[in-house]
Amino acid sequence: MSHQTEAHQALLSMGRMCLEHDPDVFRSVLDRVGDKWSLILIGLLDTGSMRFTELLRSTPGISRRMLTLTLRNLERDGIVQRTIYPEMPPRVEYEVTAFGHTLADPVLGLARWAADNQNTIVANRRAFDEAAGDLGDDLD
Amino acid sequence: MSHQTEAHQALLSMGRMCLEHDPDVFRSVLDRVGDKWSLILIGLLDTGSMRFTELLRSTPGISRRMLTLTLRNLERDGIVQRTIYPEMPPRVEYEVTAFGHTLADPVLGLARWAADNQNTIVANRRAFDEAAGDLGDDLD
DNA sequence: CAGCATCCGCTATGATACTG
DNA sequence: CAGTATCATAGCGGATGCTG
Repeated sequence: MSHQTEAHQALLSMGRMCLEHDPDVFRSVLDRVGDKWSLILIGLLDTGSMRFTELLRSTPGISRRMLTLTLRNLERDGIVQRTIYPEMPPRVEYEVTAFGHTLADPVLGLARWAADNQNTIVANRRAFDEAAGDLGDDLD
Repeated sequence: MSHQTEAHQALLSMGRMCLEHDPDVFRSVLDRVGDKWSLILIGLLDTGSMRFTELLRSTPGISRRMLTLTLRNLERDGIVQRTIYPEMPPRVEYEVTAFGHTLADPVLGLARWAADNQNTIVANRRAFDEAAGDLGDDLD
């Protein structure tokens, strides 16, 4: 138990982290970066500030509603900053805060893992499904 | 703009990763580690193999249904391995695979960030909500 | 013990239309 | 342009009871 890697040692505490810290807060933080759009938006905004419609165009599939909600949640958590320029037509700029930027590294690690391993996962899933099919669908 | 950290540079590509890689696969991978129980179960199982009921007891709030489903998904992705011992009463052991273990580091980073910053997040949220309250509830 | 089947409610997300 | 309001829906997740 004393010669584990540091990463492993730290990971040991992950189960505990999930359980011993305020579980609700912990979950809500994970939910934030785990939801459907936050990760992409953080990645996009980390390259520089962007406007609402710009984000809308840069995020295929997102609706205005979800863009608004996700941005609001990110702002509420202090991860992005929203700046309104009272002009006509109105202009609103979004950017990642310094605090939000500290989230970049961990999020990047996960995103990279996902990108690096998506082929393996697809293969694993196919293998699993075929094995299940062999057992379940004996005929016909 | 030219003296960004490496992490930042790498992060620049995250937006692209999300958009240019197979978006469905990318999302499904993120959904896996982002769902309600996977992270906790991976953390728990990474400390060693465990049985079904053991996991059930160690994961407050989870239902048998969700434990089964989450474990199945994790198994399908090749992240955990399920071993059945045909005894009486039946015994089933779950453990993290080598592949699943590679997920430990990135997941750890995120978990640690969440643990380290949950106080900040709570404070940010409160500040945001109060500010919103000041604006929205002028009177009454 | 280790699951699976069923029912069911809630929340996340989407579509659409309207506003300052 | 940058949202808000409303409605509809799909899937997640919980409760419960049954089975090998």
